[in-house]
Amino acid sequence: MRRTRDGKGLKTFFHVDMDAFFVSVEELYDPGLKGKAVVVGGQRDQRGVVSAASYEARKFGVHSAMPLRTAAKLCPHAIFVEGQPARYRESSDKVRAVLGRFSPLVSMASIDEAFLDMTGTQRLLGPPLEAAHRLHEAMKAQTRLNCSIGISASRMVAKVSSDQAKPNGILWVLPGQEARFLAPLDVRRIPGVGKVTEKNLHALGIRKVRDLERLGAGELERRFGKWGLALAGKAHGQDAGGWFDTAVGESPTPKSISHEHTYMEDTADRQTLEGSLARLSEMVARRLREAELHARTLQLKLRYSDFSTITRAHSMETPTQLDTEIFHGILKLFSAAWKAGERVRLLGVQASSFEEGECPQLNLLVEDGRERWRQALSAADKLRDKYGDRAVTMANAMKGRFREKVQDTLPHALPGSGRKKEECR
DNA sequence: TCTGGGGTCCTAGGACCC
DNA sequence: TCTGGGGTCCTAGGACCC
Repeated sequence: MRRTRDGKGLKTFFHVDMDAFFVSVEELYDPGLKGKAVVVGGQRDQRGVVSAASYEARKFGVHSAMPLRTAAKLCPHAIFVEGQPARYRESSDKVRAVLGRFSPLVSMASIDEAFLDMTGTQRLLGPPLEAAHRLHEAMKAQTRLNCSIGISASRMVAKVSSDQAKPNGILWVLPGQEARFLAPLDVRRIPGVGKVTEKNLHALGIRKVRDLERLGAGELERRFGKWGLALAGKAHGQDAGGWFDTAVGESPTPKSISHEHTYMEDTADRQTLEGSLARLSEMVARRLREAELHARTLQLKLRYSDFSTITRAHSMETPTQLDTEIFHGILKLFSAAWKAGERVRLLGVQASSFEEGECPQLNLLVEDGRERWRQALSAADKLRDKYGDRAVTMANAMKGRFREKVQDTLPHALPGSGRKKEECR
């Protein structure tokens, strides 16, 4: 660890969190939204939840993750807008660029928040509070967006303090004051404590962070396992476990890639369902190719009308990034799992267990066939970039009833799809 | 209230191997 | 015939985050 001048190895982290990010970006495109109750996520009568709500809408009890229809009841005069991911990504890139001028060690924790390791920037940028003010101003000037900044020697505490600083504020928790800062807060404020854990803690009479002290690390571990132990550390401001373990500045390769779809109305129509699976498989495969990843494990997600949800996974001998192989595997899982006739609310396709490159000992014929498929699909990706996702689609996505014909040209016609274990290992 | 979509991490049981 | 213990992989489910 790099040491500061006091020699204690003390670090300084910023947690920068954009205020009402999606709403603020929408306001850039439509200034008429400013000061109004705005809900981003979809139309008022749609299935779905609130992605972001303006502060005006929050006054009526609207908050993110709330069903859109509930938000509409609480705040009938709110303006509902669809999310526009491309806009948010663009703004997020600008945010990232600003942050990069304040530290070489930046980790985007999500589209609208980041950790900065500010250790050792004092000579250049001044003391933490001064640097934070400069960052705050630069952010406003260059993105026209407000942010809140938490400062601490602990990333976890920096995150909590940026939350306390909202909206549009800066909060510095001095080294050594972490536990005192956290003590009076609700346990729910600690990252990782959600609805369920909060309820469990309440049942034990623990409402504030300071109440965790009473139980002690041993008892917390006994009741909540490994996580309980981490929780005891968090109460004192330690960066224990989870996302706080990786160094700031690293961008790890993803662990999984997935797409899912919830129907406007539940359906038990096999052709519709298989068409969706084909489309989801393509989307996942495309992202795999873009990321130059090959997945060995496929997972199907199936949610029925009553919201009961199952997942079914299968691991393959050879990792893949091909639409056809993914769709084939997913279709098998679906056929085995779906209770035919049961109405389905959601379908999802996930790829995971990524491996570097492909199995090296595939025979040349197989390799050639796969390579040709890969090239063909890359070409399709380019068409989609140009003309949109609808331009190129496996026939299945449109017409499930012609499945048999389509399959003639797909998986089993693909050289090597029936390959044996010995060819590879 | 009637519950999105994209992720990460953890737990737990069973298979399988030594 | 009854039965060890550790390690790893796989699968299913669930909590949590934004």
